[in-house]
Amino acid sequence: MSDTVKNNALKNHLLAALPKEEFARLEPDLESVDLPLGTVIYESGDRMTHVYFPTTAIISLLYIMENGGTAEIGIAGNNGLIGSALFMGSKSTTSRAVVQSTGDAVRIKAKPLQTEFDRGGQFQKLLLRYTQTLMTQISQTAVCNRLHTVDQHLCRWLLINHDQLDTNKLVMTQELIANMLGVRREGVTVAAQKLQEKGLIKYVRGTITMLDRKGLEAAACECYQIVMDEYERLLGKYIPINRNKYETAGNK
Amino acid sequence: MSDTVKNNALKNHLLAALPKEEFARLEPDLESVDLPLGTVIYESGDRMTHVYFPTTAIISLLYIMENGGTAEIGIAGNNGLIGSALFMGSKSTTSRAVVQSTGDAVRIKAKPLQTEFDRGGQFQKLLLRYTQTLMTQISQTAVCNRLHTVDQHLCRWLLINHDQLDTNKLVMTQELIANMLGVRREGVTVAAQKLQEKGLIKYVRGTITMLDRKGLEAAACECYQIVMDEYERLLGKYIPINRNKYETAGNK
DNA sequence: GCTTGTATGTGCGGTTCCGCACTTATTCAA
DNA sequence: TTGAATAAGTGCGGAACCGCACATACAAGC
Repeated sequence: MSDTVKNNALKNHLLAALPKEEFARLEPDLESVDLPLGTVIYESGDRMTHVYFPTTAIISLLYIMENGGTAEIGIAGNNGLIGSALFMGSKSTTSRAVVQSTGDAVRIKAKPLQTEFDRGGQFQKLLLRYTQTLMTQISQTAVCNRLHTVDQHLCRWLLINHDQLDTNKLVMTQELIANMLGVRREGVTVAAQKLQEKGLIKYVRGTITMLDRKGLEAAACECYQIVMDEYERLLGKYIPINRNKYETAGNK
Repeated sequence: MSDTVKNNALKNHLLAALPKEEFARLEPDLESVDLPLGTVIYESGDRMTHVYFPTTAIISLLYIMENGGTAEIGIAGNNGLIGSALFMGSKSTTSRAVVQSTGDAVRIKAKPLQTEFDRGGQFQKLLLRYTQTLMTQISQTAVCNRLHTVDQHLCRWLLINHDQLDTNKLVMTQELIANMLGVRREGVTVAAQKLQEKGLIKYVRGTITMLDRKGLEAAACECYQIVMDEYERLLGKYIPINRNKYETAGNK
């Protein structure tokens, strides 16, 4: 049983990068959780209880405005974690964390997390470095929102999601994508049509298939690559990064 | 001499919030610096050498796109610091830090900073908490860039700057403001006109005077208040926050 | 098959903002 | 006082998106 948790946990790159000794200390406190699409991990202002390390799930950081408008500010899959506010000295954030792609995660309660963090070892180092990459991601979202078109932003968003998946198929309606990008659903429809016409993607009723990874990268703004590079620069020596994972197009 | 540095240093709220003992340990490594308008503290990708604690200067975090477009992602004055990447395990960021309002700062080299940070005391706690508020600020910039108008964003930006100043006059051309907001200079001209017509500000050739603080707050989007609240929530118990500093309108 | 619900497509007027060209106002120094 | 530099104002066509209304397509259950 606990062995299953361990196997699951090691699918998360941050946990997998820990020295054996540190992982062993954390292991008793790790817990596997199932995260169906739409699950709200924590709500804006909620007191957070756990830090989540996604293994196969993808989790989105979403800001909800007073008038109901929404915009995604960041995203984390098996390359990251959700709940950095906890070890940064807070117990809540101004955003909502919601499951964007069904899957699993491993979580740990605030207390044992903090204990290990305060030891000041590799765990602390990795968590802080990851948080720095998250800041880069959020920064780039800010820039992208101001200076780039919906078309470009959509490409970037598809690429980020693709990176966290082990398939070329993304289960996601245009309505939901619109919520993430902070634009109208119709805007996504039009942008997605253009990408389909170019042969970069194919989509049918809630499922998007990536057909041409390189083409998507070319159509995206610089923001995607900048965040990737920064992640590799900060965590590449601890976490193996396979940039060619999907170099060949095709459907799985 | 060293006394001057100390007096200067204590104008920064983070440094002032440190226990005497911790401040005393840092003091020998603190250095006062003069920061004229436009000084580039560090460039995107540069190896950073110091963390800066602004005392009277205001420093802007600016992203510069490949095509030359710019957008501000965050800002720090005497309520914060510049160079969080250093203690987050990085040595550079993807943004530029540039002096937006002439003034002083106190800085400390990476090494003594890290030493004190690794002690895990109040210094570490404050730095991490501040970094969390910075993330909120950047997140809100992302949201604001997507969902709010230039008019609203300008109000927010003026308020943020006003908070760091001890005067109602802000020395800043519309051209520079446009660079920060990531819009055209003409866009700022038009937005500023509206604010002037409403009697909220007055401006002449490079100087903006805030006339009606409450009016500006009303005209700004929710983003301003959210970031303020989060700062107070995370650091309010260490740092005195005077929300009514400028409640009365007028020129100084 | 038929119905119902959900997902997507399309058109249209309106707003915001851009890019560009040009004018006007203010400041400073010769 | 005159000229040059800088800052700000204006006008206009166009692009990107929005908000809304409605049309179509697909999926699943009866």
